[in-house]
Amino acid sequence: MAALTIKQLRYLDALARHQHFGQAADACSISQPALSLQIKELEAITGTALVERGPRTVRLTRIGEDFVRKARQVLVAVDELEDLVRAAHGPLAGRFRLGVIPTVAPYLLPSTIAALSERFPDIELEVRESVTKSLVADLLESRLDAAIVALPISEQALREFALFKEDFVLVRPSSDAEKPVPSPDMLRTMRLLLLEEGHCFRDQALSFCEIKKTQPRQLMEGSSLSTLVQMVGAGMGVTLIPEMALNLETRSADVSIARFPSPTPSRTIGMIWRKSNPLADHLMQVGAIVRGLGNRKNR
Amino acid sequence: MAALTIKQLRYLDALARHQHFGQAADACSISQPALSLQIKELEAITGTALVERGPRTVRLTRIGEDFVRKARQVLVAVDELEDLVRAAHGPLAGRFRLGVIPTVAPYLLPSTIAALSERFPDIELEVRESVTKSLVADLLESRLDAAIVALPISEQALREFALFKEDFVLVRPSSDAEKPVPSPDMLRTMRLLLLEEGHCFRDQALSFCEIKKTQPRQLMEGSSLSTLVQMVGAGMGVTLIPEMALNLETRSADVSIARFPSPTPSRTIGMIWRKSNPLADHLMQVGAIVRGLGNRKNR
DNA sequence: GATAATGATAAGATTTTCCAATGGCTGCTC
DNA sequence: GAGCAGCCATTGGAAAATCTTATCATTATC
Repeated sequence: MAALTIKQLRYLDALARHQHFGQAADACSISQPALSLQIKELEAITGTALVERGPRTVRLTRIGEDFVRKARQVLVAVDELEDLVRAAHGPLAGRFRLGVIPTVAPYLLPSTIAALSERFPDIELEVRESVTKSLVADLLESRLDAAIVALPISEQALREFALFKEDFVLVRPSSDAEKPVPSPDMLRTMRLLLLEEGHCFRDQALSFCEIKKTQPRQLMEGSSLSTLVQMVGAGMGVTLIPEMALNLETRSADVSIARFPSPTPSRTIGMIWRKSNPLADHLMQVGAIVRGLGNRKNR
Repeated sequence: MAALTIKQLRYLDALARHQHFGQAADACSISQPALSLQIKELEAITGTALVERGPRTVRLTRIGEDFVRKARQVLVAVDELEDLVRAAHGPLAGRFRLGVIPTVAPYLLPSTIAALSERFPDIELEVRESVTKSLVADLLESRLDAAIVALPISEQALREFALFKEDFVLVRPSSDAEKPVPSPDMLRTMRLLLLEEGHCFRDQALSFCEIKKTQPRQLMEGSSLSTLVQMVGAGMGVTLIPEMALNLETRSADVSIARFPSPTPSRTIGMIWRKSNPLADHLMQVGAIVRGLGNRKNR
């Protein structure tokens, strides 16, 4: 009986992801028949139907689900094996996939990319912007090498590396400039503009105002901090933004900003990666660089 | 650039184990050149010398060591993937590699093999007898599916499944039959025959007598319980044996046995396997069967 | 019912992988 | 130190695997 190959597992992973033979084949840079054959071979080896070919859809069978889950563990281990070789080859080189949450990305990424490219000339940076939940999933399945998020994450398999703390500041219409800085209690009665569901910064802001998630409440929602600030400028309410976003977002808006007295709301930004990632040493170097950039911006 | 294959990792694993191309090739059932080529290919892919070809020896390089360690993680995951398929195929079938410690094996194995073969007709049993430390290492690297040892093991990655408790009994020359049963303190002054270093039963016996490992002491050592009992019969001292060994070992020896009053020395025998092993359900069935056998013998 | 989408199948070319035989190096023996 | 034995690398050719292109079969959609 023929043996399992890594290739087959990669193909199956792609198929499970795309639920489509053609697209999965594209993702693997092979022809569709090649992928079909390998999947078929895999099913022959295991003696099990892993994929359910519906008339219009491709799905995994019950066993197929379990199989893919375990197969991904194999692929993660293989990736780490390759990283181990990379790590042995001196300074960080080759593909480096970094995830960043949207409320940090625009402010930190430009300088980060520049600094990393300078420090590691042979690096091939791939940056993905997404919410924490998705980044963590990608990390765990080795589709990312590291991610920059708000700590803590509390995921057993991930290492957390704190970068810097950033305060939240209040953004309100310029007409409010002279008014006293509202307390959390007062904030709760104002029209608070927030990011849409899924952004961690949304939850952090809500938490500061001691508003429970389930509490029904009329909030305006925006998809980016930039949008929020513009909405504030248009007099639609007030919002919180992290300090780092201050310069960029409030420059061209007719708003006033106010800092909260102690206890100042804040969050800790950090970098995370799989504990088992053999690139750990290099990742800490990257972290140290980003930490330097963050502290400068945050001042 | 070509990609890593599972085959290459298996070959490298074998090479690391045998430190010899020819023998490793044999172990993989391929010719020596085939293995040489794959190793060479692996080194080309990684761009690193993994193996150090000495004049008379084959060794791994520093990176090679790390690489093999990680590679074995991959192979374990692959094995578990295959087990997952097995588990889905109904009752336990195919190769089942069971390790047993030497102080349990002769008394439990015959009935166990019979019972398992009857319950799982398609099973291909492979039994290995070795000391706990070696069994645990084999389990962790997926060279065993399960092992029967004395609990606890306290290894993070292993699941422990208690089977039964067995008391220790004293074996002494038949001329001592009428003497009172010695206390641990008294035992310490007698010539105690023990298994050689490495057997867990040795440590358990020493522990009962409250003899510290480092304590210099003249002990006779035997390589099997059978030998120990024969030595007792020859008047060379006394020994402890687990209850299960009683019938078999004392039948043909001129010795008397004595049971200890409470607190009776004892140990718990259990089955262990990797927590991540997908065969868990089947393994628990196996455990339940062995438990039944053990309790019957132990009575 | 024609059409477009999708996966399976077929045929042929290419690449990979293997074995058997052989070569070259090293240390050992007499 | 010549011969020998052990061991890994190399070579050549055959067998197997894998891929691509082209084509077919099925089915939902209009």
